[in-house]
Parts: sequence; structure tokens; C-alpha cells
Amino acid sequence: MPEKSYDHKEIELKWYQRWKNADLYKPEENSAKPKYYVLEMLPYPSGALHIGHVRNYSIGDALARYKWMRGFNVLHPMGWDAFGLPAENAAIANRRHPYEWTMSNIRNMKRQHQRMAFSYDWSREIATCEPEYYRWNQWFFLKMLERGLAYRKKALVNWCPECATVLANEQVVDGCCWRHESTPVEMRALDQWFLKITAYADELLEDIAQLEGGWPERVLLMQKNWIGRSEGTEVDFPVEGSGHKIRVFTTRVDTIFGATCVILAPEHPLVAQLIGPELEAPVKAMIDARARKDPGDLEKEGLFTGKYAINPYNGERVPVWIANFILMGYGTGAIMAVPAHDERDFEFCRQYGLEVRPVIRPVGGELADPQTMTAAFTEYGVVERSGQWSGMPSELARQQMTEFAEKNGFGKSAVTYRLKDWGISRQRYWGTPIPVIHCGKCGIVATPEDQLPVILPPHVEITGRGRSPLENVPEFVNVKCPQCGGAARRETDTMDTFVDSSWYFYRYCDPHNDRAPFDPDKVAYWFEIDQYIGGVEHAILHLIYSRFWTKMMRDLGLVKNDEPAKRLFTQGMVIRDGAKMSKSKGNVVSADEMIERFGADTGRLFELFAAPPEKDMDWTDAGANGAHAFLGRVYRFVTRNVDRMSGGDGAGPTDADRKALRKLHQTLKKITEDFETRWHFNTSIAALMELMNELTSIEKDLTPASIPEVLEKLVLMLEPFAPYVVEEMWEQMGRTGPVFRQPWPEYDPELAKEDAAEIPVQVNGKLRARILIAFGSAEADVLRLALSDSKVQPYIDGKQVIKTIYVPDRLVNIVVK
RNA sequence: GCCCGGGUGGCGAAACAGGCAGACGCAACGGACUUAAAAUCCGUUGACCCGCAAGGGUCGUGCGGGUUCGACCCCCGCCCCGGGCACCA
Repeated sequence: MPEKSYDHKEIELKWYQRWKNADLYKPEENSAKPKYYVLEMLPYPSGALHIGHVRNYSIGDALARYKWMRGFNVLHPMGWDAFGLPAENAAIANRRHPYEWTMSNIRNMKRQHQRMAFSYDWSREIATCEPEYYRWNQWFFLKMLERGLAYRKKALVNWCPECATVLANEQVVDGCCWRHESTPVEMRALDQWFLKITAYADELLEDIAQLEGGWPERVLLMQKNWIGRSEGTEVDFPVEGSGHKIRVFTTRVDTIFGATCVILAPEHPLVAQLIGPELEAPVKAMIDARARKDPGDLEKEGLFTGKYAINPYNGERVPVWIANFILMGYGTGAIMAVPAHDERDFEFCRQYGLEVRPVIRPVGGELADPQTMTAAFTEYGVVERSGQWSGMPSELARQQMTEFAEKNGFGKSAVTYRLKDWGISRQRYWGTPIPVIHCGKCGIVATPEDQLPVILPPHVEITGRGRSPLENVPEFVNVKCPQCGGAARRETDTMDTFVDSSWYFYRYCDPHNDRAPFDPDKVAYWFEIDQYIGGVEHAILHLIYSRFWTKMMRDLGLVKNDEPAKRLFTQGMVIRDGAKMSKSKGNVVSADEMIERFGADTGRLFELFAAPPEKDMDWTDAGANGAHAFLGRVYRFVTRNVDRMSGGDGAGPTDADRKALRKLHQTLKKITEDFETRWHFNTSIAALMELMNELTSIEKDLTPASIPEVLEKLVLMLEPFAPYVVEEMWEQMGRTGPVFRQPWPEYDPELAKEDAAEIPVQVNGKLRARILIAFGSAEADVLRLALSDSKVQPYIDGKQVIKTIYVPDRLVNIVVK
């Protein structure tokens, strides 16, 4: 048969059409097979924006396909269409997605809300435009409200002027909005809804141990740092001549005899009561300066209140200051400054000429001289000049001094976290409405469950300014109070879209349930997720929220697992021209263009081939072209050899056949091992290329003794990397697909074995010759051969052989003197 | 400043257990086919040196040491790049 040219458009369209209505990816109900749940982190099935997104699928989809072929019952919501044809995206999306959203729906909303385009995010958009999904977000919200896990309070929150909305702490990067990298976030005091993620702070931290080994170390580390648990002591310093007490938090109560002042954050509630009118303006200026969050290092700045506080341990009178480096959001918003033993306090006190008083000496050393000290001594040591605790090691003093405070009622041991409650209020149109009603008489009233979902009104004008756009929609806002029936106002804040992504993967297990978010039994079968795949940028966003959500659902009795995903794989970014691909840099390669030019198969293949998946990869059009050429070579090889699969003269296998089968089984071994261990698909694909190079070089000597097996296994091995073209070749070979439902081929170790090896001979570690030996030769035979080799001779002639090393079938090294 | 990664040809990379450094691909160059181009196919390609040639030699995995018969790999000390955290008391 003459070879066929590789027309990716024709092939991909054909197979897409052929199977678009078949439910190929549905896992089997009540299957006895081992289950496997693999999921990519961006939960939209198609229409990838750029090839950076495609990479995510290429990896997860290759793995899912391999697992299918290996006989697992796989839940993989992306499936075949993860990377579909551009013209057909809408149809694919419509069919595949469990929430049955429609692409046109999204497009319309997008057009209608051009002004909101900046907050556009595919993964969450899917969920947020879907009323059924609102319903369960709202349902969860009400459950949390009942349990005190959702609450409303006035708080200083991050405000992005560009988005015109509040942001969670996790969504502020370098003082700027995570979507607008050059827009500094402002601080505003607003009434906001929070979810009490801090109730799970300890558990989120402790359960990191369960994830070790399965999650990348750096993600766990980032989460640990983010949670930022620290154990310490709270101590009250009464303010002289007033009834007020300043409560400070310290992890080093053992240094308290060295405290030479107390410092408040400028936002601290006591400040207003302590300062005179002459300080009001400077304090306000300090707050404003910090709210602007200059990205550069803020110079330490302090204001003396004129008041003094009493150190309860020694009765000493210390001045009370206000300073810009004290954070209201951490600890109690007030500290005791111990300049001798804390870097920041040292810098501050030297700047303002406050006393530096060392009270900790190194073990075996002496107290530093405060006159000549140039840096604080921050380590543990031995406590001195500290009354009854003098001479005690720091650790012990910390413990006993804390107990002393508790006994005398002026302090206690305390744990603080860097982690804050999750602010979920957004002044956006886009998102799940928060299902509560504000009543003048009854206060905050939950929307009754049978009135869910609260749906967004259509035709809302997006002003991009001030408060939620929903406030301008009277028919949405004006409601009757469900309790007293009086006039009331509906909450106009919507939920952070990270709420949606916190549990979407549970819904995949039971997407059409209209009585509950999902059936716990169905979820119990699939969870935990065996393998989750996504970018590292979600380490302290989505990945911490979804852990919290899982624990919350477990406490509601909905799930049994403590953690959402056993294993997490973070793939590298796609780089182009040395820069991370992003909309703001304008260097994106659109997936649609790429599919048009090279095809979906080429896109996957090149993304997997260019670098190991955990590493960043460089996108080059030329490289993609190379991958495309390879698929063409395979396709032409198969099509011109299909009619040589049978017939022939019945003679036994030729040398070429034996060679081809050996290489075939070696390749299969290699790829199988790559899938089972480290997912270095770049070397798998390189092995396939080597196989093709070998096959084409001996092609004319191949006979039906090897061709059927070679073609079959070649196609099966390529399946995870190029699923469309593989279906076409399978059909050309007279077989019926889908190919990924075929079993993964087993390799034969005997066939894969080489019978002879060319091994290097070294003299004193330097390569001098290569000799040909039979595999498994006896050491003595190999050494005899090596020592008598004509190229080795000159180097050992007249010298004494001290030692010989033989690594079986690998190398000979002769040591001479 | 602290904590993670990483540094190998012109480029992306490979070397999985301390055992032939540079597999596989891109780019480049030479050739075949073609009116031409594209596509395709064949060949060369780490650097330097010797040789007309066949061939041979030296160097080479960021830098400097060490361990070892043997080091991209292990140890010690640096340099550089990327990422995360950073007044967290």
C-alpha cells in the first residue's frame, strides 16, 4: 500500500466527529478494578486559552490513558476532549462538563460584562455561571453560618482599586493584587464575610505530615510558612495612670527583663485613648503611609505617646511608643521591645536612643556590653539580671515565667498564627450571591434552604467603581425578611470564586445530584484523589482552601477523607523567549492557533517531549514542527506497511525482524518504567524516536514475522501521547478502537535482551579501547580480551598491573603502575 | 537576610545504582529529489591539536579543593541564576 501523507486536520476532525457522542470516558459503575482518580487543577474541559494550560492536560491525560490501558477504573473528567479542536470547543464543552454549562452562555455573559473581563477566569467561571452550583455553595455557606464558621465583621481588608473589590490575604502578592501585578492594594475598613479557616489552622498544619512524600516538599513548606504557627506568651502591661492594659505577645518571655519599651501598632484600638490631640495627625499619616504599602523597605518610624506602662515582672516603668513596623494583624498588635535580643527592636531603639539592656548570655559566655553591641543576640542562652529566673536556661525560663504570669493573672501562654480567616466577600457581579438577608429588626437572617439558590439578576450595569453592582438592582436587593416578614435588604456581596474551586472535584463524582452537593457514598468510592496535577502558583491559594473545605465537609459528615488529594504534582511553566507566558506580557501562543497549524496531537507530544514535566519548558515553533514531523514519519511508516502484516513466504524471522523486535521490547520496557516511576515522558518519546529511526533503517528487510507485532505495539505505546493519530492508524490496521481501551502491552524481558555488548576498556580511568563481548561473559574471559587488545597494549606495556575492575557487561578498568 | 530548586554543546535536553558525558530533538551546514518552493530522504555537527588520509591525541558537565581504580553524580568551601518567605514579635 502506498504511504499516506499525514493530514492532522483531517484525522483529528474525523475522530472527533466519530466519537463526540460516545461516552468513552465514563468510569465503570461498581467496578472490581482498582480505582484511580486523576485530575488536572484547571477544571475546564476544553478551550484552553494558551499552550501553558495545555501542558497541564497533556500530563494528566497521558497518565489517565496509561492507567486505563493498565486496567484501572479511571475517573478523569477531562478525557479525550481535554485538548479538542477549536471550532468544536463549544460542543465538546457542552457535552463533557458535568455541570452542563454551555459555552455560549459564558460567551454571552462575557460580552455583557466586558468591564469585568479583568476578573475573568475559566476555571471558576464554569462554576459561577451555573445556578445549581450556586445552590450548593450557598448550602455550604449556611451550614457554616449555623456552626459559626461563617461570620461577618468590620475589618481592615485588602482592596484592589483595579478590581474594585476586596481580596483575601492569599490573593495579595508583594502588596499588589494577584491579577494586577502593578496595582498596590489599599487597606479599607469594611463589613465583610469571613470563613473561619483558622479553626482548622492546627489541623491543616498537622496533616501536612500525611501529605509528605505525595506532595512536593516546597508546597508543604509554603503552606507551613503561610499558616505560621508560633507558640508564646501574652503579657499585660498596665498603663500608668489609666485603667488600660496593653497586652503584648512574645515568643521570648525569657527576655522580658530586657524590655525597655512597649510599642503599639498605629491601628491599635488603645492608641486613640492614649495619645493627645497633637499626635492624631502623625498617627493617621503613619497608617496612611503603610496602607500604601510602598514596596520598598519601610523605614522604621516611631512616636512616643508620653505614657508609661509597667512591666509586671519587675514593676519597671517603660515608655509606650507607636511604630510603623508593628502589625495590627499579628499577635495582639502590640509588643514589648527587647532591643538586646531582637534585631528589629535593636534597630528601633538605637534609632530613638532607647536603652539596650542585655539579659541573655550565651552558654559559657558573658552578657554583651550594651555600649559596644552592634547586633542583637537572638539565640537562646542563659537568663541573667532577671530576678528569681537568673541563671536559668532560656527554654526553662520561658516555661516558668509563663506559668508565673498565669498564676498571677497578668498573662498566659498563647499560640498565634499568621494565617487569617478567609475573607470571601467580593463586590463583584461575578460569583455566588451570599445567601443572607439583612433585616432592621431581626439582624442577619439566613435565606431559608428551600429558597436556594439565590441567583444573580440579569442585565446588571457594571460600573467598576465603589460597591457591589448588585446594590443598584432594587428587585434583587429589596426582599421581605423570612423571619418577621418586614422589609429587608438582600446581601449584595458575592463569594470569592475560590469557594467554587474548593470543592468542584467532589461534584465530579456525582454531577447531577439535585438533593445534595453529592452522594457521600459515591465520593467515598473515589476519594482521595490519587493524583492531582497543577501549577505551583496555587500552593497557598486553592490548595489550602480546598484542604480546609475537605475538613469542613468531613465535620459535616459528607466525606470520610481528611485530605482532598494523596499526591500532588506541580508541573513547570511554559516559557517563551525567556519569559513566563502570560496575558500581560503578550507572549502567549494560543492553543487554537497551534492546533490549526500543527494539530492537537503535536501540541501534546511536543509539550511532553521538550522537558520533563516538573520543569519549566521552552516553547518554540520550530520544536513543535519537529514533533509534527515525527508523527508524520510514524504515520507514513504504518500506512505503507499495513499490507505487509500478513503473507510472505513463511520463512522464519530475519535478522532485521529480530533486531526490530528487540528494539521494540526495549522501548516498551523503557516507556512502561517511565510511567511507573518518574513520568519523564521526554525520554519515553525519545525512545519512540529511536525505535522509529531503527525501524526505518531496516524497513526493507522486515517481514510478516515481525511487522504485525511491531505496528500494534508501536501504536499502543504512542496512545498516551498522540491519541488522535493513533486511532487512525489502528483503523488502518483493521482494528477497532478506542485504542486507550486496549490493554497496555507487556514487554518480554528475553526479547529485550542484547546478546552482545561493546564495552569500554579504561587504563587508569582513561578510555583506551572498546571490546565486543557476549552478554554475561565470565570476568576472566573479558579481562583476557581487554589485556590483549592492541589499543590497550601500549598503555600497559612494561608496567605492572596492580588491579583490575570489571563491572559486568558495563566496563573494564585496568590500573597500572 | 532565611528556606527550597537549579547551573551539562549554538539551543531544549539525556546519562534512572559512582562506570563510554552529550541519547533524542531543534538550529546550522553539505547532499539527493524538484522548473522552483514546501514537504521528504541521506550525511556532518562539544572545543582544540596532529595527520594528505585512515586514524590518533588533549581538554571538557559554573569555580576551587577532597574522597575513589573511576565523579555531571558523593563530601567541604565559594560564585551565579530561578522560585518562595521576609519587619510574624
